[in-house]
Amino acid sequence: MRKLARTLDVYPTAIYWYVPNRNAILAAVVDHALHDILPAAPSDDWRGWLRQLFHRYREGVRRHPNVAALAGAQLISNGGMRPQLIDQILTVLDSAGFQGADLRHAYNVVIAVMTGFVTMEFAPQPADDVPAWRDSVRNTFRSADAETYPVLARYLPDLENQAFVVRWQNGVDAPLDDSFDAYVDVAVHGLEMLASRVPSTQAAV
Amino acid sequence: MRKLARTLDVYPTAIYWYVPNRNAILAAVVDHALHDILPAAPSDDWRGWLRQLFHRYREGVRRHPNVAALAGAQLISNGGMRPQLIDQILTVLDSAGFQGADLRHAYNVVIAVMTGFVTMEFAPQPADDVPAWRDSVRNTFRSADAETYPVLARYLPDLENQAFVVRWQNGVDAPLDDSFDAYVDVAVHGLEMLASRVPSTQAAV
DNA sequence: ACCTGAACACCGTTCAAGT
DNA sequence: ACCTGAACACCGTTCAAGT
Repeated sequence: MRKLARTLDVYPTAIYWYVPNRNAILAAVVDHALHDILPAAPSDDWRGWLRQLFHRYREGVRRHPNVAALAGAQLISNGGMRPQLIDQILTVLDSAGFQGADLRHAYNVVIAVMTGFVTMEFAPQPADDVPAWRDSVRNTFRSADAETYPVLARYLPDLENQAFVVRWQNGVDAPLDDSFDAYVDVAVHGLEMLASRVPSTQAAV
Repeated sequence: MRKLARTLDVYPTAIYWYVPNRNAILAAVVDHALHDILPAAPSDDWRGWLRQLFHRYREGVRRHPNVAALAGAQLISNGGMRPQLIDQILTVLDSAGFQGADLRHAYNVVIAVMTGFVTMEFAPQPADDVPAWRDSVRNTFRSADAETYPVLARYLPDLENQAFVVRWQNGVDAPLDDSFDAYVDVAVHGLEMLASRVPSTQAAV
């Protein structure tokens, strides 16, 4: 708040004339970062529509990386997700054949998939002493005993800074584009399987 | 730190004799919460092993919900994920046939899946004025125009407090067990598809 | 209507001083 | 070796006072 006030050239307390509290600002920030992630009107290609949604969410966060931890890990940020987004996702899943409790589950899967990878990918670094922390991460894994952790030791060169946990930068400096593509493939194929076993489709069999 | 010191009946500054800073404690907390999530020695049933991993991670977070936002959305928490966990996941994916870059992608998918749903499910509520916030969420969706958002309006009774975004409690008070099961099914089937298209298996065709 | 300015009740962390 | 105690540089938020 104080920093924001400084950039606005007012006293910190002036902000409270326009906004009830800090959380309201955070929700508005999330809303702004995600305001244009919704794909064009849902077609009958629900797989393609979901793929677009996942990629557009990632683009929104990539443009405003500080919202990652907010949108993916804080309930306040729900205020930043518009009813239209929810309605469209439900519409698309409904068109995919999901109904009742199955639709709810599919919806929860979609939201979790949408936020999951990206929240981790753009997770903020520790604020202070970044170089020391980076070295300690590198060291933990490089000094990990090759006999105790043989597979890790073998793949370490491929993983360093390109794999979750085994990295010291986040998606801003070291994006995981290809892994994200694989992730979206996994989710869409998994949802396809889920759609194929809902009652309506089973009745058609 | 000050609250922790109070429960330890020491001055806040005494803590710094044992620990370099707050982040080190947070990493240790994550480590403790997740220390026993690793399934028994990897068998050849990599699907079953991954299912267990996902469920045990959720159990760990369910027992210590405050680590959700840490483990899923902050890079410091990487220090709380043990090399053994990484090595085992890589071992299992290797046994599933993943190699090279594909193994890295599968690994990233597994970590993202493991943390994604659960981070959102146990996302902390806003600290202050919980009832006011809860009413505002409820109101946002109940007053959402049924003509503008027809599908949302229709499914709202099924969704309220049981679906991401459309809720005012987190997994501590309103767990999403069935949706999580669907999520794990989606992930495992998706990974199965991914495994079936890696080079080694294509060569066998 | 909109902002200042003082004040309150907090933070994490340092460093010298005690025992 | 381990803790106290003062101090520093921060927070978000309130409320009365100004214009």
